[in-house]
Amino acid sequence: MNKEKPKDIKVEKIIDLAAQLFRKFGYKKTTIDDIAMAAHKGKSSLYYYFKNKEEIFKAVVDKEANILANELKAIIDRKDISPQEKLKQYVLHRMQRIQELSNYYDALKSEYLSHYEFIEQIRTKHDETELNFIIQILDEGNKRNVFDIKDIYTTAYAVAMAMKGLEIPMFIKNEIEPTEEKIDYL
Amino acid sequence: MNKEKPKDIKVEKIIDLAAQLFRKFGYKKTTIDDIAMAAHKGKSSLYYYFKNKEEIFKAVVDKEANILANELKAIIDRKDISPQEKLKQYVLHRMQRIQELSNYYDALKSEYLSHYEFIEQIRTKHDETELNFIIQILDEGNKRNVFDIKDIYTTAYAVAMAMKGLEIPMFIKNEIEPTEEKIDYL
DNA sequence: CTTTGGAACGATTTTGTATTTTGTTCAAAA
DNA sequence: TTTTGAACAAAATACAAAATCGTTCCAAAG
Repeated sequence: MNKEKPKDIKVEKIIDLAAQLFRKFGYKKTTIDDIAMAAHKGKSSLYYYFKNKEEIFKAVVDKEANILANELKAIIDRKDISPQEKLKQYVLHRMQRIQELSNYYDALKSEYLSHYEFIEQIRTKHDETELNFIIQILDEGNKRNVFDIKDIYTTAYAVAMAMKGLEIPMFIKNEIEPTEEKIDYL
Repeated sequence: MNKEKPKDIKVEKIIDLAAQLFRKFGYKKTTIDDIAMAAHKGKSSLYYYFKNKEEIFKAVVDKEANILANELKAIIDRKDISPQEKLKQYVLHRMQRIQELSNYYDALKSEYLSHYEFIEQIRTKHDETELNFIIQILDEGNKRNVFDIKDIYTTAYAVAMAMKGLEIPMFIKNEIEPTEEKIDYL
């Protein structure tokens, strides 16, 4: 199990290369040829590894989603900070990182990609994961008696909503301070 | 002061006609000719009342914005309900009505119109007005000792953010119930 | 048996160009 | 003061030709 197959390594390489290109040019402007050339292959060779272009993009987004999920899970698992601080760190980290992982971010937001069905799946899964993360934090806070929240699910929903609302002004200004204050009040 | 000038009446008529057309076809697909014909005029006649097409649209959006602002102000001024109920009614009414006033709504949301500078002005003014309304409600709640909010401004900001976050799922599903629950918790 | 890439195909996109529509101005009429 | 038709530049549209792109197929290289 600890020996990666050479094929998997190549696949990872292609995904990373593709990620760079998608980041620079977006989904549509990035051609199979571009990715193939970056990988020093003929474009038809890519079809040995991936079913089609969509699958490549899906792999890229999946990878970024996992990176973010792992980072956020690391915050949740920390034993050295209070649930308040944890919630704050969670939101802060999510807000910063999600814009750096731009392929994932585009998949969630882009008007243009919204026709594709797999984008909707990603969005749904993202919302679900996020909700669960927040619920976990709130739950821990309740058990430690630092929070007193009657309906955890609804509150988590509210926090998730507030984060979505935050994304818009975040794009324009670079103010993260209001975020910090806001979290302190919840 | 109570006698409207005939010119103003005509202008109002044109605005209402234009509003209908913009609602049906959108800003781009609605031509000056369309509006002029609806008003039984030659298209060059419109330039006697308005500087250009943008000004007509601006007038339409301004009117809808005022309608909404007045309705929301009416809620705020009610003496028969608690601040909690007021906040709830405010959010509910805003969410429902803003989609019916589709020209205003489009002006705030549309990707396509976002190049125009006057759209940005409308957006800014809208956010400001909204923030002030919420602050008013929270302030009243504080004075009546039904709320205990330390930093009213930040909390109002959070509520406004949450509303923006709500707009997205509102488009897809027709669930307003989570909203109601959410407000109860704040 | 795994991996590669050249050739070919249909579909979509792009490009260049001719044509029409649209926003706006203006002088004159009502 | 209000309305309009004529005129015009800029923008949108239409359409055919050419290029690009995603994908398949298959032979061949390793």
